[in-house]
Amino acid sequence: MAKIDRINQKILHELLRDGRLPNTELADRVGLSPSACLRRVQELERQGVIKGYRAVLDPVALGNGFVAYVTVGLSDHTKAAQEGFERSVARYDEVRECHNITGTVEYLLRVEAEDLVAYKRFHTDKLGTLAQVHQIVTHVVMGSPKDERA
Amino acid sequence: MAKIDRINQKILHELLRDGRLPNTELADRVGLSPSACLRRVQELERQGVIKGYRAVLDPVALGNGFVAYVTVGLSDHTKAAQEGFERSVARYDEVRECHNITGTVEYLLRVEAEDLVAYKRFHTDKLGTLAQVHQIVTHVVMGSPKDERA
DNA sequence: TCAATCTTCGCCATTTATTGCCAAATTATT
DNA sequence: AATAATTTGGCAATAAATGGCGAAGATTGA
Repeated sequence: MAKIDRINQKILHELLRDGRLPNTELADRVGLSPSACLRRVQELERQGVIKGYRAVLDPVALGNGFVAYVTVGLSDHTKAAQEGFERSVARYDEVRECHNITGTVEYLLRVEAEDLVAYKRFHTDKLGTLAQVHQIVTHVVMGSPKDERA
Repeated sequence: MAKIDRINQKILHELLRDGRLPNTELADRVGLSPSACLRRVQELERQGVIKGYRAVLDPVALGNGFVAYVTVGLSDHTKAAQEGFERSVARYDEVRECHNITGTVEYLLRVEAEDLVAYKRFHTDKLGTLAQVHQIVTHVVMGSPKDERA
């Protein structure tokens, strides 16, 4: 099904770096004609290899100068507790990512807020009020030497 | 400088969801003419509010079925040690993100590999060989109920 | 090896989008 | 209220996306 040959790899590599690369330019870089290149991209989209395109925004310019990774431990490990927790964080705009991980705690969240005050509000009034939550540990992001989130 | 009025918010919201939205369609959705809309987008790019565009790829389809968050503690906290470590992870393709965080350890990495075997290879042959690294804790991602990485 | 088949290609024509320009409208300033 | 500064919409020229078609290339099976 998904055969990723050398050319498709180059296509994906280029689109990962610049999702708005014009098809003509992309075709040029991978050494194909625009139409052939376009057909490949469309096929990759259809197959789900390319799930979509996103603008990368600057959290600071957007008023989200505070970023933290937060580990969350639940008080019990039932399916109901997990689903309840996941439903809650899905509603919180501050939570940009929620990963279910192995280790001493169940969840790792990426939280973006305007500042420390706004984060404390989220921590206390939202996360802290969830019945399933047993433990919260905040790791403030001081910098991201490498960030290829996509 | 960066004044984000209602219209710009809508623009950013739409481009976050679909970075390849044609300008004509975007203009339509936010209620502007294409030319006015384009000028706003270009200004947001120039100001750095929009840092770029990225294709969102499916790790599984790409052969990266294994995702983990890894905390790394350094043996000493000198600037040289940090810079050396950051330079190293910048070279590792498996490391998609590297965040400098507060807490008991210095770094949080997001690592993507083909499978557990490939990850072990990365863990042993790459991370493990770095002189600055003192402690490595792996948290395998079992699922991501919410993922708005962009 | 050779031929039939199936895929992918490049070229071309058409449709659609981007982009710069200018006058009109809106908003801010005095 | 009058003026100045910004922002807008419409228009025209340029550029890009898209689909059709025949040719080149790869694959399969005898």
